[in-house]
Amino acid sequence: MSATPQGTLLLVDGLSMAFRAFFGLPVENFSTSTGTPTNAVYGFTTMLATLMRDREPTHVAVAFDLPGGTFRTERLPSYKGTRDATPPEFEPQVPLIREMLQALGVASVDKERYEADDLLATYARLGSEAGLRVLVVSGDRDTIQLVNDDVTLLYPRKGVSDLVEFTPDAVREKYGVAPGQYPDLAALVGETSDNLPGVPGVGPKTAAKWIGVYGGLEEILSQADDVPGKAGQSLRDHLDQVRLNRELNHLLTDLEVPLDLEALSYGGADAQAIHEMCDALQFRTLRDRLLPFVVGDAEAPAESRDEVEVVLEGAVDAVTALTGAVTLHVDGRTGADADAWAVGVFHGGEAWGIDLSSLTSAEEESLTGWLADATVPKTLHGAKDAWHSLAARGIELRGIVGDTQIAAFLVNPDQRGFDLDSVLQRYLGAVPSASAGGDELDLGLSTSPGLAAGERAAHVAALADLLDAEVESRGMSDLYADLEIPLVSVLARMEDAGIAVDTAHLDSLSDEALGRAALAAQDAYDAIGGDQVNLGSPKQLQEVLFERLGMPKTRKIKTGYSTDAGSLQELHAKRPHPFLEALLAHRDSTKLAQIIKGLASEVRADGRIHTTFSQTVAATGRLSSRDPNLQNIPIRTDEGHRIREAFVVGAEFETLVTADYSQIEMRIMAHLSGDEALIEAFRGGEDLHRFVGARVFGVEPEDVTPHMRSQVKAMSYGLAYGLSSFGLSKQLGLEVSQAQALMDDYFARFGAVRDYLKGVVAKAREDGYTETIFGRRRYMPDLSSTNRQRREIAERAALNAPIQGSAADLIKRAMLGVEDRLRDERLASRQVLQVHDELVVETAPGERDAVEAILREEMGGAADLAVPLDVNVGAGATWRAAGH
DNA sequence: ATCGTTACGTT
DNA sequence: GACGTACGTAACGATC
Repeated sequence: MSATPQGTLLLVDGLSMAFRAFFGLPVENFSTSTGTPTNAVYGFTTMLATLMRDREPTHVAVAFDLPGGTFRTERLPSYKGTRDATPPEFEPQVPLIREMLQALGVASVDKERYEADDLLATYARLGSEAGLRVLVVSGDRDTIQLVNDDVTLLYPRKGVSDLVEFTPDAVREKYGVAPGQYPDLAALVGETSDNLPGVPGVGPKTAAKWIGVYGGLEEILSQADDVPGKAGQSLRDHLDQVRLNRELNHLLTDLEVPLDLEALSYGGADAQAIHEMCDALQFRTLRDRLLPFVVGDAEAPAESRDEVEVVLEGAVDAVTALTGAVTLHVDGRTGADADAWAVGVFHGGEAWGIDLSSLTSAEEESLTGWLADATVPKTLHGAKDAWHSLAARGIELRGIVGDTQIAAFLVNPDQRGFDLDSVLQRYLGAVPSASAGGDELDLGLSTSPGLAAGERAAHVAALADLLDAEVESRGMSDLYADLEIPLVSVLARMEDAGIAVDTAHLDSLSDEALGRAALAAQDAYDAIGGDQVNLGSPKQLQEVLFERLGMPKTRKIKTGYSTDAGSLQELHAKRPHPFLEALLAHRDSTKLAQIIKGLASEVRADGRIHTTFSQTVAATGRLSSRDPNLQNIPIRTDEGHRIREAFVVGAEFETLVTADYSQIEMRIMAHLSGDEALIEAFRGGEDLHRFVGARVFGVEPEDVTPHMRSQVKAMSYGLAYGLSSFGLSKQLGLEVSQAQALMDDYFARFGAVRDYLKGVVAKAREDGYTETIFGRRRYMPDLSSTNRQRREIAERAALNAPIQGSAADLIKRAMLGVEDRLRDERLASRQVLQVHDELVVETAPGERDAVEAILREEMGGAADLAVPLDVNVGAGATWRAAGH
């Protein structure tokens, strides 16, 4: 035994452990939304991360078998011949595991014609010779022979989390032989998984006894004639087999290795790669378990790593310094941060942390002046949040010129996790942060709010330097500086304003919906003779529908068969049943009741709902709305309309005005495709769907029936989403061939649209990203995925992103224009909502006409396209009334 | 308490 | 076998 190990070498049999993980975790519980199975990747990575955390190896390698034969199959073609073909869900996970290893910074090794075990055996020898403690992780029993005082085998007992530790003593206890003699024993007993038969009638007990008596396999074979009993005869009949077994189960310890031991030395993980992998594989909890392996100096962009020393001064001193030093240097970068307790500023290599609770009024005035000074440029991370925190103290935040959260989003909008710590991790490597204190609630005991804010401000400044360059290199500087950044303040004011709610109306709607839900539930129970089912449980519904009622099976889902509205309607057409009707009615009513309850719970003390708009969620560039989501308030049904009656104009204001773009996405498609026929339709101001219907069906516009019009409408909208003939047929209730014919006719008339849609995907595949009219990019690596389903999903997204994204850019430009006009014309009216193609403004008394004009002009003039931008405007006391 | 799944509202 | 983008919310039920 080596006296003092210099470190630990962790050696893993990649495929063997991946297989254990695959069979240990149900594949149906582990796959991405696009259907890529991930159970083996997940289980394997979890196991490795746990081992690395607990054993803290200095050197790590994972060895893989390569496809194709080895010297063993050359010797004996049937070697391992009985193994079942690998399940199709397993194979694609192997390259993912190797990618994950690369992200983790773990060496993965392989060698043609040799098995992973031979590499493990060789590295185990090299490791122990170098004085390392060696841990071998494998589910292959052949590796037992590697165990000695320096080498321990971790063998999976069940799954991959339960590993049993084989030391020499443990091997002796379990098999009755020393580790070095295990191959002798295995040769006699045979190994079914390797398709190596043993001596019939000889099991581990007999084999171990013989090894004990004779000393080893060589001795047993040379004295075979003396071995007594029936087993002895059996041995004599199978001597050749035993010799072959022993030859094959010997692991080679003298391979020429692909990487020398030094190269296995562990240097930490790559933060960005970890994020990319976890994003791609949709791992949530695993991400946090992997990030600890990222070390500060691993692969971080060079220029960003200037050491930043945070100097915390007393609050009073800090403010004094702030008003002097910082305002004089407005040309350089100023990082800032603010929350409810503190303000942090970083400028010219120095950071200030200011605890707001300890300011004198004079100091607060000085600080407020600095924050509100629009000529002092400030960069924050999540500036809108800071704006709200300060606004709550009556402080206005102006001069926002950068937001590293938004910059990071623009650089790669498909990522998730744009909180400061995540973005710091991603772009600057691991950064110890005062705010990253682990799971415990930060009580501000270990660090002052000021210190944390100052530190964050410094980090933001460093991040901004890096991200500005990234944004610039992607051609999005204008989009960033002139659109997204100014929008921050607009959104902040909209959120601050909120929208007034008629809570009494909401309550009465809720009572109605709950009443209808109860009636429908009763109908449902009557229809099946009892209430032994929770109508809100898809699982229980499946039992009722497909087992108790023996209904025909619907669309297959993970947990059985779907009970969604579409499936239930199809079912009802095939096999009418009162339960189905009652269930659908119940769903409808409970959904409405749920929406109403959700809204009511969000009404604040001012009688208004203040949603939060996010600029960094929707990858296409749309805004998203949450707490509550005011962008999915029902509208299609009469009940939906009545919910919109609950959104009302506030006291002191006169009316709600809503303005929406008409067919914005079709217009953008006309512009982007340059299709003359489509452009002509929009320029002529005709009814679009009637015009298109006339062309597609070859009739005069006045002869387009409502049916034809609705078919064409569905198709037009579907095109921008990558709708297939199958999807169209399903939606229109046609045969696939009829739907296909409809699409063919469409493209015959609007050929440039087809060429554009095709071209946009081809270009995106080539460039790696899609682009909107205003240069917003979305990266689409999956366009060249070898997985068809994944690729096709990416193709539809690529088709849609420039259209949806350009529409998003347009309305954002319009919002900036509207805000400027309202300010410049000294109007008290204010924007309150945005719903993708619609703006809602609450108008002050006497301003309605001016506001309507502003909305028409700013929305209609948001861009100069090949087609006009039509805007519909309405006004009323409620959102519903305004929408008419 | 947390997570995945299903379902469903909008554009 | 799948087959229309982009989201946010809620309930259920399994799992910790």
